[in-house]
Amino acid sequence: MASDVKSPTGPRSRADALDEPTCTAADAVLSTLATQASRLRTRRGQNIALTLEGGEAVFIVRSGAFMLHVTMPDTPRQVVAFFFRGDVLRSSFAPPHANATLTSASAAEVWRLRWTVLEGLAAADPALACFLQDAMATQMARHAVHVAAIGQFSGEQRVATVLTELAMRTGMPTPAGGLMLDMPFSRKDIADYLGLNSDTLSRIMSRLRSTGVLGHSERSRALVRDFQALARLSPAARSLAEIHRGRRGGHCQSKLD
Amino acid sequence: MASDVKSPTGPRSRADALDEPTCTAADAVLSTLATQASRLRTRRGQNIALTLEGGEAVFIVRSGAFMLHVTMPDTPRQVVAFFFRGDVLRSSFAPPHANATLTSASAAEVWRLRWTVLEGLAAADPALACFLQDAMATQMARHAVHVAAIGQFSGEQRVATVLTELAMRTGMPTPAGGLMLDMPFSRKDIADYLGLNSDTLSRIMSRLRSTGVLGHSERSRALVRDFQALARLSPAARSLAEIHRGRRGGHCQSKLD
DNA sequence: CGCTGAGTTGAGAAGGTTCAAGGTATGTGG
DNA sequence: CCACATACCTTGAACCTTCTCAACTCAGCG
Repeated sequence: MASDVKSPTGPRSRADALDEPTCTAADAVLSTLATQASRLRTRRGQNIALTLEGGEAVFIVRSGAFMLHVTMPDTPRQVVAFFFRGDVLRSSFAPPHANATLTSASAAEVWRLRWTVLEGLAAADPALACFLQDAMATQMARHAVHVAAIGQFSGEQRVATVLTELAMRTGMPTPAGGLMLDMPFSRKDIADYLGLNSDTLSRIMSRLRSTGVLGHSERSRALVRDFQALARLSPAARSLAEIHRGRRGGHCQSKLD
Repeated sequence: MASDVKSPTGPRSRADALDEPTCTAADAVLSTLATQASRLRTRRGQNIALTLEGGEAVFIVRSGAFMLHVTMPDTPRQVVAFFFRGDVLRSSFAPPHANATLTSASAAEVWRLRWTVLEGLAAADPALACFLQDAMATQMARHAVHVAAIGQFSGEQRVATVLTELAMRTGMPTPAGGLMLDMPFSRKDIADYLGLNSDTLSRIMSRLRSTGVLGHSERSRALVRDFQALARLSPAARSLAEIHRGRRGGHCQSKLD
């Protein structure tokens, strides 16, 4: 597989990065919102109301991690998505009658605006409109990966996938050549994201630890000893790498190319 | 549950329909695209290239049914979403390196534009921008329901959910008080959408037939004898009803309210 | 020091999957 | 019009993964 991964252009390659730079840098675009948005600072575990005085709101994540989860009647909850810096969420993304909740998984900051306000600003500022559309597109692509993982991957593949994703978001290299990840999400959160039982998740992670892919670490942190082995376990590793390219600096990127 | 369903406003009710009518009728908005888009007519089973001369494209479904499916290395394919009239899809919604394919499930019509063109038109026409944003929002909500179904529902609940969804899209009432659905998707398609094996799907549908929820019918068609019983089997029935409200006329709506 | 909540682990049960065989509709060519 | 081929669907039996439930560990904390 190593040689396969070397080729940056896969079969059926879709739009190249060439299409995307129409958008100017996200931070420049967003700076214009600073005066319009309320900046919410959250602590771990805090729930955020999805609507604003009963109306539609938008949330733009500035730092930290959030998750959107839903609970359909008579079923356990499902974590629909994780959100990190740059992600955008509208109230109406949450299905009605589904007991949807937006929860902060770590100390975090999110900007909130009335949707109608942001809509108006986007109408006047093409760069902002583009930023929003591209945020949607990226999230749709991540969503597709998530669905494929829940629908078709084995337990181990799912766990490897979510760890790969977190490694790309928050992984920092360690002297020993591994990666240290922040784990803002609890075992239960991750299990609910993956459609697994948390006992099963725990078993799988123990197995990964015993095969040397993961290492021991303090709570709310995880040590990936062998990122390439982890990526090899996840059928979605290359997709995720491509999706995350251009977002953060990415210490993992180089290891897949 | 019948009495529960009577109340139109659930707990934690999110933005009311009041927010949405900012958008003018979809058909009026889209009519302005008629000269810009290529109208593709497809037959059942036809694959549509996701990119347009290597660049990013948008597809707006006008009639018929489509599905987007992805296949990650070493895993079976996953149908990520079904698309019907009014749905919008960008090339970049498909994750890279995932062997993504857009397939027509029936004779259908879809409009295709270069994304940059539609982006320009939307910048000039707020109603179009609003239509696009709301299409995204609806699809995100449906996506959340789909993830919850795959992640947390039992096989029977998943099947009931997809049948409920199809009933809301394409169901026509029969003299006997049931609903006749077009089934543009094969058993395998539906199984891949639900993250089930097609053998299992077949077994579940047989069971539903033997319990009188479904009836016998010709191929590529399904007969729902008792829609309310079906909806009772799906934890997502109320969510779906709410999401679809205001889209088609919906013969099913009245039965849930 | 005992409480609490999160994580781990084992044994048995449940639900899906796999594989293989048979059935049923649709289309094709004689 | 029939015989045949094909694709799709159905069903049964054995198997396997994951879930369930319960016991246990461990860290943080009053």
